[in-house]
Amino acid sequence: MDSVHISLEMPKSAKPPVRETYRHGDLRRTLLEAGIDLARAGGPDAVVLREATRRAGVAPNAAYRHFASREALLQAVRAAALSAVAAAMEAELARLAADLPPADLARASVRAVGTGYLRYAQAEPGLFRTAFAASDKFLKGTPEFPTSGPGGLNPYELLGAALDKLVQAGVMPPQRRPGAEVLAWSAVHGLAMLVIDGPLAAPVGPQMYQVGQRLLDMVEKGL
Amino acid sequence: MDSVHISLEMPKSAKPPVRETYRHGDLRRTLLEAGIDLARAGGPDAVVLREATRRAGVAPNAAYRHFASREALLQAVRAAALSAVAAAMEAELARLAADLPPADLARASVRAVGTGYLRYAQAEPGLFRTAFAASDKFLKGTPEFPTSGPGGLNPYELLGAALDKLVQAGVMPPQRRPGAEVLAWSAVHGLAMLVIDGPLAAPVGPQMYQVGQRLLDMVEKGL
DNA sequence: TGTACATCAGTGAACGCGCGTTCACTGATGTAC
DNA sequence: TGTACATCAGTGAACGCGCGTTCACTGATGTAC
Repeated sequence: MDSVHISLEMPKSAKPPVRETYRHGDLRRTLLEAGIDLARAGGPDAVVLREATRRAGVAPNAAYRHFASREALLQAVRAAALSAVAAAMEAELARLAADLPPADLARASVRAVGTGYLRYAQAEPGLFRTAFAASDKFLKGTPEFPTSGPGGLNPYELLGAALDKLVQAGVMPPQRRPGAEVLAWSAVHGLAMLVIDGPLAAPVGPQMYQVGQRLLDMVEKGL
Repeated sequence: MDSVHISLEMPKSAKPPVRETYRHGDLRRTLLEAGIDLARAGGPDAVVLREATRRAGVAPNAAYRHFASREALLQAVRAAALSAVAAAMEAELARLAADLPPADLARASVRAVGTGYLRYAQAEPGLFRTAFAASDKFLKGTPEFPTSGPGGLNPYELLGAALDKLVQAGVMPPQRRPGAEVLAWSAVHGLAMLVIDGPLAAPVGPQMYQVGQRLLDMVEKGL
């Protein structure tokens, strides 16, 4: 009997929702992080207010002190996910040798942005899907919940900056520049979506990196 | 009072769920079509067993005579959507002039497949999202619910056939052929996803066709 | 330094909703004799 | 041609679930005097 009782309580015990103070401290942050965990595990639909409050060890309605609705929490989670995508891109950019000839550096920058995108999609498929879910019509964040990475640019802006370099280095004719974001983004986004949880998961997933590089070859040649 | 009562009953009256016979006739088909309508309007999540039975004018549990679960109905809807994508591709292929030189015809075939894909995505975003939803790991249909179009090939096979032509016509070196589906598919899929309901809906949606053609230029050059 | 009080972050209980699914049933249909 | 009966497509009622959200509340905190 006792052991049954214990085992029933155990699963929740990793982060015990017991609180000694009446006030929580930083419920806003805690709820956001719970939301991020939920999205990580199950994508946007898994971001559920009640579950977030449960994890925070707080009554369900306490969330309404900090978020106007479930949708507001979801938007905050989205912003965090977009910011993480930007960070992944920046990490790839940071690996580039700064002393490359401008043309090579420009090309490598575009690849780095794409590679960061794909890496993040594979490393965090749930958050990736949350960031770019069907109903996500805006990449813009808010002062409180920014979508930018450490460098201050969001993923779209990072891609744009890399493409600008391509023009500045004389690799891409200026008249091709407008709208180039859309083409490059489409290619990597499609691969990410098809691979992380779609019909190409099984056949392509394991070689995601190689296929991604080949895709980026295509983009580079085709742009 | 009366008018309130009437107005409350009105919304459902378009297709009255009244049935004069005890047996339905073809409930399987009717449920599938209701499911398709639901997916059309709201994507995969909108495919709800109870709503489908409601529209068929039948008790909720009657669905279980024909589908083992909600998931089974959803799979059938998916298959129908994939079949419609294939049909859209075939329609584009059918518009090609058959007397083109082989190389031109091959190139045009790949474009036609991509154009059909993008057209369908724009015309039926809900069904498109259902066909390629996150958890759709298989494009294969069943004898009862095929994913192929009138010509007998499913969308993936149609793309493969078009790429084969490219090799046969000497436009693409054979060693580039393996895996080419993934690259081409990724590009159009990404554009479709970003445009139909995502962050590019507003800026790009209206010029979907032109952007699509430019994307296909990129793919053609880059492959 | 101490006290009164406004502020506001949490609680507790409940609401209505819609879902997928199961149970025991009933009525129509088609087939065997 | 008529009847008994098996088959099976539907019904009716109910289940347990989990959700978002609202209400009136209570307890802790910080500030003004």
